[in-house]
Amino acid sequence: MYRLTTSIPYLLNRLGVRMGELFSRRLQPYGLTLAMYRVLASLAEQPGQRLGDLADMTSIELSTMSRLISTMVGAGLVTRKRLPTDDRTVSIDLTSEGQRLAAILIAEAQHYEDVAVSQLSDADVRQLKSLLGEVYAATDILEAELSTSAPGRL
Amino acid sequence: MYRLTTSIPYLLNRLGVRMGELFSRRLQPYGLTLAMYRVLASLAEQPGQRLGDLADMTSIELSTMSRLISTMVGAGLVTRKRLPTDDRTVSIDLTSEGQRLAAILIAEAQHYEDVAVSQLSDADVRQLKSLLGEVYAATDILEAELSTSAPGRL
DNA sequence: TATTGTTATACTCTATAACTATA
DNA sequence: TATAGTTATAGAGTATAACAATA
Repeated sequence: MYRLTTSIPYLLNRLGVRMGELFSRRLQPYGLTLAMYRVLASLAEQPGQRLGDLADMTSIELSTMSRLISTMVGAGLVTRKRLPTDDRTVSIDLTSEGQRLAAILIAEAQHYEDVAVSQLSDADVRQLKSLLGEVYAATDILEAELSTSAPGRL
Repeated sequence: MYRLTTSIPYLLNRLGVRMGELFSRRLQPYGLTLAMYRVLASLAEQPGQRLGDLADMTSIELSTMSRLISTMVGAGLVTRKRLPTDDRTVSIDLTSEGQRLAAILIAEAQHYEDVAVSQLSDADVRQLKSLLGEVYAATDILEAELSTSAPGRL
């Protein structure tokens, strides 16, 4: 019998909300939100992303991202410039201040994750990440099903 | 070297957002939000919860829950009544319509999860759930650290 | 005094769509 | 026509605090 509290979406949401809340408190002294942290960390990993890439990467909706980047440009954390090769497209980059903050916060995030998994073996941590990736890949099947089967017909 | 895109919070968020979006589309024909589904499914599993229990269970903030329950009472899905034993406390229960919807949606959720994990062995699924639970338990250590160590001092 | 829940406010996010500019 | 991004709006969420009622 299926129970909410042992379902994968429930467990994901519960852990994600909890970890997000705790890390958000870490970000508060820097005047940053979790979304801003994700943008900084994403750009530190992959500089010069387009707005749409950044939205996909961070699971933040495109129009939200557009406004968020405006805020972050105003705060001196990132730059936004049109591409010479395609004038529809913008390229987002870290400023030096953005890089400085990103380095600090990524170190905090690493420590934070280390503590969170301190009761697990390295093999378990690898397994967890691998399984999360595999389920994510399988969501494409779910999406395909959505378009073929009507709701209530399951 | 720590990378955002292989970090646990990132992978959790990415998968959680994705699964949430897809399941939300399933709920749309019923006029329900994901939060409402969680309340219905939580009450189906554990009837007669207090408002605070329900908020903890579903990771929905208490004041949000209070308003959400008002909406759901109005929609005829749940009832809210004060406890005779403690007049501060309210007990939330499913109406028969709420029970009917909950049964349908839980069946949908089960199918949905089955598809999402269809590429995984049963052992892997159990392992995933177990690891998510273990990391959740370890977040108490994170919370304790928050009160003792100052930000930036990691 | 502490607990439980309600209400109010400001801010943020999502979903959606309309719009601009460019390809 | 399709793509990339911006802007606007409605609805819902969070965070926070003030508040009422009860224990």
